[in-house]
Amino acid sequence: MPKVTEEHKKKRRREILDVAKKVFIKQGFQATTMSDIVSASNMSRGGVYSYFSTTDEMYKAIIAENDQSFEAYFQNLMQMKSYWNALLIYLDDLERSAYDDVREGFGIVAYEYLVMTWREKERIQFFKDRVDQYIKLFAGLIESGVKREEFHPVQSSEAIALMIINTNDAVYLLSMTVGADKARVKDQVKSLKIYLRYVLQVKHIE
Amino acid sequence: MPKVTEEHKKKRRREILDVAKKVFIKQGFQATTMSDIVSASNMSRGGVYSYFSTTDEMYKAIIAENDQSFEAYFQNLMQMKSYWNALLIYLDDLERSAYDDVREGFGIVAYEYLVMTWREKERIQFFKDRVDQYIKLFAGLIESGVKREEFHPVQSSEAIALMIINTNDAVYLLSMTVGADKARVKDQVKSLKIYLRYVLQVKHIE
DNA sequence: ATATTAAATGACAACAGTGTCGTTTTTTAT
DNA sequence: ATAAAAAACGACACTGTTGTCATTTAATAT
Repeated sequence: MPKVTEEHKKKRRREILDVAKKVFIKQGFQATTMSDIVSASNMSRGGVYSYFSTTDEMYKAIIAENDQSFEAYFQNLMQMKSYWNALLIYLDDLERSAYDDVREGFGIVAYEYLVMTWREKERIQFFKDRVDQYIKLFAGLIESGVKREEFHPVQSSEAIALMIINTNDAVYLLSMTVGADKARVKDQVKSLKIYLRYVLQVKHIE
Repeated sequence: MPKVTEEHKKKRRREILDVAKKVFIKQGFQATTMSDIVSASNMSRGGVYSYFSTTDEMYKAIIAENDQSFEAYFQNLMQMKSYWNALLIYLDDLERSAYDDVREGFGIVAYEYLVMTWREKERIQFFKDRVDQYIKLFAGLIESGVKREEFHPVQSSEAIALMIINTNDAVYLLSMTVGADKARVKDQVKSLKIYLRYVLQVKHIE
């Protein structure tokens, strides 16, 4: 084909990213070759290469989309009347997804990428930015709660935010590798709740 | 050379493992080829192959040694009069090593391996066993504390143990990728202390 | 000293994955 | 219809890695 609409190109790009995401999740980032994605797509080698010339580019595109949709989900949480309730719902969702669909999610791919590539200096900024972005979200929620006098934290919002993120990560990682039961997801979420209720000094609970 | 003592073979094996460990830490597990290790060693390709035929075997050997030395360290902790103090020392060590030598440690390689290989069914048992092993250590410490009426936990020892392990992991992982400061190691350790003091209901503190 | 044994060597064939590029195909404009 | 443009194709040369094996070398036994 030839001189084609922008729309068509966007669609092609989408198709490739969808295929790539599936393949990444199924067999891991590093184990995925360009050839794998070419085979899984219904395009030719050259065709795929004209959109993305490395799996790394694909990863970056997918993770950006993922982060964006997490932000949307998070904005939704922020609409709630009670920020504590928002946190509880977040924790519920975490628990549920650890049981239900961790293994179908892109999360593990993100870990794999992180753990595999942190040695390359030029990527460190990328990771730092992502950490900041996520800290900002949760710290923002906490500070909003403080303004409304729902929370009276005994630690900095950032420290608490990071604890949430870290526990989230740990729960996901372990669930994926040894299963949600063995990872004691329920217990871990409960532990985080215990910690949060204490450090946030939550008023008007539940 | 030829028909050589067991001792000599052990030494050779050691040499190879030492080299492999260095290379793994420097460039990551997956990025390390047999050829890399051959070059880094002062043996020939065939020589190395006669001891280990994959990097996977090397990894398994190294991680076993690592786990063993962690157990030794832990047994040491268990000798202390106060189990709470033992935990505090453990947390101190965690904090210190996150600042000082995370990047020289084998920990990140272990993550990489975990995250890269969990899809292979036959490895899941390996991971499960390791998790159990570590839970057992910490849960054991907690239970000893209970027997001595130092602790009066409000959660199961295993759940608490896992929270320690998870935080440990998260702190290491983040420290390595974005640095100990950005990972707010001090804060995270403090958070864990807060959590522990509450769930363990520690008596005779410090 | 010499023979025996096996440890160690390194060249090599086989394989997997990459990136390119001349060719084909299809769309749009005329 | 036809021409022009570029999207898509896929064969291919290239590179890096692996595992092997005939050969060399050195330790031990006699």
